[in-house]
Amino acid sequence: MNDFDLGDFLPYQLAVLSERVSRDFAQHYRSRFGISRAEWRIIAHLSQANEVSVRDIHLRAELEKSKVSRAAARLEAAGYVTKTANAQDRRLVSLALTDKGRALMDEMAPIADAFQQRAMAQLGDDAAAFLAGMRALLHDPGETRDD
Amino acid sequence: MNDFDLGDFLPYQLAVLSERVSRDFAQHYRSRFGISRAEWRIIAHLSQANEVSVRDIHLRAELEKSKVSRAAARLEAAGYVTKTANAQDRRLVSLALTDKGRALMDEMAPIADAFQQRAMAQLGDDAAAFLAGMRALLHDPGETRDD
DNA sequence: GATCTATCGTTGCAATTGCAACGATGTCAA
DNA sequence: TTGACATCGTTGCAATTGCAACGATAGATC
Repeated sequence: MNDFDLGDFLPYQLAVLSERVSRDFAQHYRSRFGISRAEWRIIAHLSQANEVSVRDIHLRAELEKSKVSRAAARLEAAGYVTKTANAQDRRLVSLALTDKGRALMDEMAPIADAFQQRAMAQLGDDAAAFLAGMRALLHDPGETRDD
Repeated sequence: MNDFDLGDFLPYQLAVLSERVSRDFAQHYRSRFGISRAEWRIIAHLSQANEVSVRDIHLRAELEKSKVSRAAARLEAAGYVTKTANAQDRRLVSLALTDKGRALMDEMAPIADAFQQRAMAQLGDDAAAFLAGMRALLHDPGETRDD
């Protein structure tokens, strides 16, 4: 016998919570806008910065680079994103939102904000500490290998 | 333009954190014990309760029921788990750890505990509030559909 | 400049996945 | 009892995924 307690085990609880939250949120855009989770994540990412490479998203969004590559290809085909060779380093592909992509993001932003509001309400007094904890876990070195 | 901020957006940050944490932790059991994430989750789940159905795990661990079914079949083939028809309701399959399964869990528990310890240390003062927040998000009704 | 090594994004391919059936079982009302 | 309907776990199948190449480019060393 051992004293392991699943109820407090971070990787497990985090995975359950994350999956549930992402699934719930995906209901708001999946069928309505016809984009997948990875595609949403890329669009959201691009809305925050001007020029982003596949690698940037791969590392920051914790998405397989092949997944990013294929999702970006789909988004380009749908007219939401442009892919251009980076002038400084021609190995890099610069991803950027088109006008259509920005319009999509503008339409999704209020939905995301509303969702966020509800989550914050659920957190109540713990909200600030929860976000602080998440940042601590995200930005601390930990033992994450970076490729 | 909109005011959406990805840096605080819960579904996104939670997904990134969860993926990173689960991947890091998986390094400790994946190659060593030859089990997948889903398989680990099922074993951990079974270690906490005597008799569990596929459906129980599907709902509580937020895993597709087909994923649970297949992972359970692999675990049975590997000798870690038994599958028996529930006597009260013969539609249900009761999953339970074998001695070999319990031995495996006893071997993994200290590893999990050590990982948990390190995560708690990273959280520092925010630890209690973070766990409380996680519970709030997990157990509140939210808008989760249950199938 | 030539060579060696590292990095980037894409792609082939096998493995995994999600979803929609399906058969088996249970429930409930007529 | 029967019939209609719901639930459980499995499985077929198409789609997605992860991983390991690969070509192209960059950087470093000589």
